[in-house]
Amino acid sequence: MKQILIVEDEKIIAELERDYLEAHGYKVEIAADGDSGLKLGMSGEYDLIILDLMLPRINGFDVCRQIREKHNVPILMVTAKKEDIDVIRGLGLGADDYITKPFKPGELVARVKAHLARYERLIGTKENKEQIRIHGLLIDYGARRVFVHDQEVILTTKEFDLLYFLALNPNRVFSKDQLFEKLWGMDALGDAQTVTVHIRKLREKIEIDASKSQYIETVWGAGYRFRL
Amino acid sequence: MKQILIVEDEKIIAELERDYLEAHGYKVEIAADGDSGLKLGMSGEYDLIILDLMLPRINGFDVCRQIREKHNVPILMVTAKKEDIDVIRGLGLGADDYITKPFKPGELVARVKAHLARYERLIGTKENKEQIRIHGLLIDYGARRVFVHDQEVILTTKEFDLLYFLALNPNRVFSKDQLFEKLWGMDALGDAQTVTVHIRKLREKIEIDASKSQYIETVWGAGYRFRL
DNA sequence: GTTGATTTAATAATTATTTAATAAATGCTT
DNA sequence: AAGCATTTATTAAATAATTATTAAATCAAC
Repeated sequence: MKQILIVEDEKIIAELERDYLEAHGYKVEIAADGDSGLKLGMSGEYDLIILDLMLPRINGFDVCRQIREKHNVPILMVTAKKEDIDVIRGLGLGADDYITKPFKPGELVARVKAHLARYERLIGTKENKEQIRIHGLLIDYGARRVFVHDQEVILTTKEFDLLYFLALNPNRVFSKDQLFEKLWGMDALGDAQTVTVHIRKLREKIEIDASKSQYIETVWGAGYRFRL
Repeated sequence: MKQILIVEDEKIIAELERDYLEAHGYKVEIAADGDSGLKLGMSGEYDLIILDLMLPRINGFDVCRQIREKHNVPILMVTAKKEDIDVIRGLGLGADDYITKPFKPGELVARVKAHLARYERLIGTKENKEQIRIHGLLIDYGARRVFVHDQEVILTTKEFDLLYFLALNPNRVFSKDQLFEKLWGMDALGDAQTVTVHIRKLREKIEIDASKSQYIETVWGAGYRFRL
């Protein structure tokens, strides 16, 4: 679940925003002044920050600039005056979007959603997809079931995790060590060789012809890649 | 220099935009309909795309969606009606920003600048560019794939590393020893002659005519250089 | 305890990399 | 401009590294 930080001194507005965002499935926290907003924002715990320009103690400009120096988190600036927008933009603070009060709550939610989507697209911290369909393959994450051309294949836990992770990041190469760390946990003790064996079994089950894999490609010297 | 594509059927507007952007140091090309806009946009040669919603042949929605499926390039949507913006946002096409006609040219430039800056912040850190495109060459780092004029060529690990490193630092000459140290590690034991052989194989694969290299130049007595 | 999943280990198969030897090209000296 | 020294290109063979496969051992769930 995505975490959002609202930095806003007007309690009524902050809570209104929070309610709307929570209704759309986000986890929200509120900071009531620039000081605490900066402190929380710098923690790096949030996926997006909504930042009011006019704040007690430290103003929105400086909060934005300082957070931006350290983190790439999307920042949405909220201003009372439309004219401010050009000024802010001109300052090049690194805010990602600007929205003027009063705004329709739906608009805020739409922008939040759009920015989170873009950020995911660019950075690749993907949220779990419920279903993935590629070519003849259907991976149902909730049910943990996999179908190849409408024919169910039974996978073990590790096989499923492996397939799901690769399919979630298609076309990207992951080394055996990366896969091992991703799926077994970084402190797991063991050999990346086990990845090889699981890939082998997985292919046996989902590939028509194991010798020329259509889904999972071997990238020699680099790792494996799910072909899109 | 950043390349911008304007997809806009109204010639007057397109040229106005172009003039302003060129005055700010951008290289601009114009596509006058959805068809050619899509084709150019899909080439991946541009750093940003300005896309009008109403277009002949293929509308802006579909152009945006299709480009977005393949590329992460920032897309700015231009609409005539302010009311459209919420509709577009709701569709989740993956556009990065929205601007309504008529707009002050300064505003367009400011947004273009802001989006390019954000994009660089997130992606274009020279240390690990996700994709490099030069002339007909596309190097996809994450997928570890290389295309020459949309034709994939299969490279080995060392060949890929070599090409990627050189392309990341175009126009700069590296001696064989420097390359060996960079790619093999400073404590690697071995001969820089192996670099020569890898360059040879790399050229064989990516150069049209191996005798007159278009990508990797030999600088006699100094080393190799990726020609920009 | 039995079953099935996972890991380890050993070996085979495949592919990449390096070495080495020779040819070709370039620059320098006279 | 010819000849020599140096650097780079080319090629093939030898070596090294990586991945695939298989079977047996270990582990975990029921």
